[in-house]
Amino acid sequence: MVRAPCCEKMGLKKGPWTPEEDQVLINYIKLYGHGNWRALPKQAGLLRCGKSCRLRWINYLRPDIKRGNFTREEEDIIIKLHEMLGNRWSAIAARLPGRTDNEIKNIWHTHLKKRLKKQQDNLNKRPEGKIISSSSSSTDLHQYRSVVAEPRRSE
DNA sequence: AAGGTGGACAACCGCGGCTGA
DNA sequence: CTCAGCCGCGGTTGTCCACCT
Repeated sequence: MVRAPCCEKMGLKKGPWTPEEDQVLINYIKLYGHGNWRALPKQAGLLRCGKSCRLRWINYLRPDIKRGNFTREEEDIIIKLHEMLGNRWSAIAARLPGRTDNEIKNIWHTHLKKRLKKQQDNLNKRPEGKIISSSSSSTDLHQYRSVVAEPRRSE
């Protein structure tokens, strides 16, 4: 299957979004929603490809996005979810309201990976350290499962 | 004070699944 | 049943900024 490149090199813009572009996208989606990402930029008058618009909206402009630092609790949830789901960032994001897969992925690659490594190093240093599964207590697991149990994909 | 380095985050690329014709 | 197009996802890259030497 041969696929046309996303931004068919038709003079479409790439790179960082300007506040003006953001505003155009927000206004358009407020008015008409985002039925068809591919058609959206044309209709909204944006020189971007649909993919780029979608990404910008999902990761940055959506009104329900919780911006700012991750709490320790959120980080723990991410670590546990990652243990179970692996690199299924969107699945993890679905369980953390207001957080995006991109954001979670970034956080993972920047500090959680290091934090985990540190924890495991500490575990390994302990003599007779029983390495169960690098997971935490059963109550934690229980709590976590209740979180995992309800995916919320409805957009 | 200037240059180097690493962290944080936004954005892009390409693949694969899903769906409708 | 097959094919083409769209969407979503995960991996990766680029850029900016803060901190360190």
